[in-house]
Amino acid sequence: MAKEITSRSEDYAQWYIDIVKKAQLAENSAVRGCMVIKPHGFAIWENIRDQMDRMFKETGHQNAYFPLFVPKSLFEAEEKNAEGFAKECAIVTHYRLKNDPDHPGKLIVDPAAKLEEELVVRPTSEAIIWNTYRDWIQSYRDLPLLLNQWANVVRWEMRTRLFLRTAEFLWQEGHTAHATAEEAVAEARQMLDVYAQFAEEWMAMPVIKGAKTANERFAGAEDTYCIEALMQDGKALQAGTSHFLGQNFSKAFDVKFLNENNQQEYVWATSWGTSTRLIGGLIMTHSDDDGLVLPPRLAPVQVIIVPIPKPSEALSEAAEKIMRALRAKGIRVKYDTDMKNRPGFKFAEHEMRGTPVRLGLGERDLLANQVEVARRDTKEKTNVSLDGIADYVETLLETIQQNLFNRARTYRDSHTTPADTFEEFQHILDNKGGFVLAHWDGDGATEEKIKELTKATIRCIPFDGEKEPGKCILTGNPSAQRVLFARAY
RNA sequence: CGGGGCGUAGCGCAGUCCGGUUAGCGCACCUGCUUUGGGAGCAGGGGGUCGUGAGUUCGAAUCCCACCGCCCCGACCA
Repeated sequence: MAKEITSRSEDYAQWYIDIVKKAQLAENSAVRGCMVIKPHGFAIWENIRDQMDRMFKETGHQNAYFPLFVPKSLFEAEEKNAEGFAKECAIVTHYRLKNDPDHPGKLIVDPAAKLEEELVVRPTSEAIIWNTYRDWIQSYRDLPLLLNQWANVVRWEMRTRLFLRTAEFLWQEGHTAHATAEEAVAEARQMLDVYAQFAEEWMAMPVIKGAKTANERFAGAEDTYCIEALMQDGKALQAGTSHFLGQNFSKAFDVKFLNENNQQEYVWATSWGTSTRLIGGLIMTHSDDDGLVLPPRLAPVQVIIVPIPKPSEALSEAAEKIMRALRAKGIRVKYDTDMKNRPGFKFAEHEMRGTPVRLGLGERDLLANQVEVARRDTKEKTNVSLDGIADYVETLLETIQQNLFNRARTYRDSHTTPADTFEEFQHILDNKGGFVLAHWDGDGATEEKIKELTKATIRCIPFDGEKEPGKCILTGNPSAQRVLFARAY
C-alpha cells in the first residue's frame, strides 16, 4: 500500500493534492496561485495538446498567436465581456524599475515610467483577436476564419487549486468568424463535439453535452455550450466550453464583411476553450488510493519494464528485445534502469505515477520464456509468454483504455439521479451526490434560489435530454425538460 | 476578500504555552557492507537566515506588531 497518500474516503481534497504532488505532476510556486507544472504533468499536457491539436486541424483550423497584453481600451470594448472579467485581471501599469534610494540593493517601480495606457494581462483573448480580425476580414470570401491559439492566460482567482483553478493556466482558445449565425452555431456545436470526443476517447472521461443557462453563460456570449464530467466525490467539473458569440464582438470591434450582394454585414463569432484543468479532471476521474491512474492514450509512458531484482546483462538484453517489439507498434515503453531501489519500491513508484502496464522481468521469467504483466487499473497480474508479448500488450492497452471509460461511465450513470420534489433533490445532493436531473422553470431567479439553498447549480441543459414535461422542483411552474444539477468545482 | 488552522533541513513533524549552552526526530540524501519477486537492514556522514521584516530583552524558533504564503470553510469565479 502507498502509505503516503491520504485515502479518498478520509479526505478527498487532501487525496487530490497528494496525488498531484506524489505523482510529481505539479507543485506550488513562489508566485501566489501559480503552479509549476513538472515534467510528468507537462508530458500529460503535451499528449492532450498534441491530440486536440490534430483534431482541430482535422476540422479545418489553423494555429496563430496573439499578444499576452491587451490595451485597456480594447479590453473594455465589449462591455459584458469586460465586466465579467474585470474583477480578476492583472494589470501592467509601468515598464521600468529603478534602484531604491532608501534601500540599497532593492528596486522600486519607477514612477516616471508609467504607461500612457494600462495593459491588461489577457484573461481571454477575444478583445485583442477581434480587434485584429477587423483588418483581416473584408469579404465573404475571407470567411470562415478558423483560428486557434495555444497560450497562457491569467485570472486573479481568490482561491486556487492545483490544475483545477490557478491564477495562470495553459489553454487553447479557438476564435472563429462566420458569415451567418447558423454557420457559427454549427461551428460552436462541432467544437463541443470535438471536446466530448476527446474527453471520452482519449481521457476515458464520460461527459454530458449541453447548454448553459443564461446565469452561467460566458460573459459576452449569446449561448454557451459545455461538457460536464462527474468526479469521484460526486462533484461536477466543467471540462470545456464552446460559445456562440453572435455579433457582440464584431459590433464592438466593427468587424464587417461584404456579402455576395455587396452589402455590409457584421460577422458572426464563436470561441471555445479547454485548459490544464483537464488534468485535474483526469486525476479525479480515474485515480485511486495508490496514486495516479492514467488512460493509456494519454500516459507519457504506457509500459514500464522493471528488471527483477535489478538490471543485469541478460535482463537488459531481454528488455531491449521487448522494447523493440513494442516500439514497432508505436507503444511508449521505458526500461527502469535504476540500480538503487528494490523491485517493491519501483512497483509502488510506477503505480504512483500511473503507468498503465508494468512488465516484471526476472531470471526465472527468462527461464520460463515469460514476463509478469501487471495492470494499473485493476492491479491484476498475469504471466504471459514472451512470444507475441507485443500483441498482448497492444491489446491490453486498448482493454485498459476501454475499462477506464466503462468504469467511469458506470459510476457516472449510477450517480445520475432524477428528483421530482425539492426534498428528494436536497436529499440526493446531501447523501449520494452526483448529477441530479430535475425540472426547472427556466427562471434565473429560481436557479439562484436553488443554488442558495443547496449549493447546487445547473451544470447544463442536456442536448440529448428527453423532452419530458414536468413541474419545477422549487416553484411548481411548468418545465419542458429536466436539467442537470450538481455541486461543482 | 471574511472566519479558522498552519509555516522549524527536500518532505513530514516535535520543541513555542512558561525566552536561557551547540535546535531535535522520522523519511529522503551521501559513503560502506549485507540484501533484492510488493515501499530492505546495519554503521558512519552531510544538510537549518526556525516564512519575511521591524520590535521588546543581557539573551528570541519561543513574547509583541506588521506583512507574505499554504490548507479548510464562506463569498467570488466560464
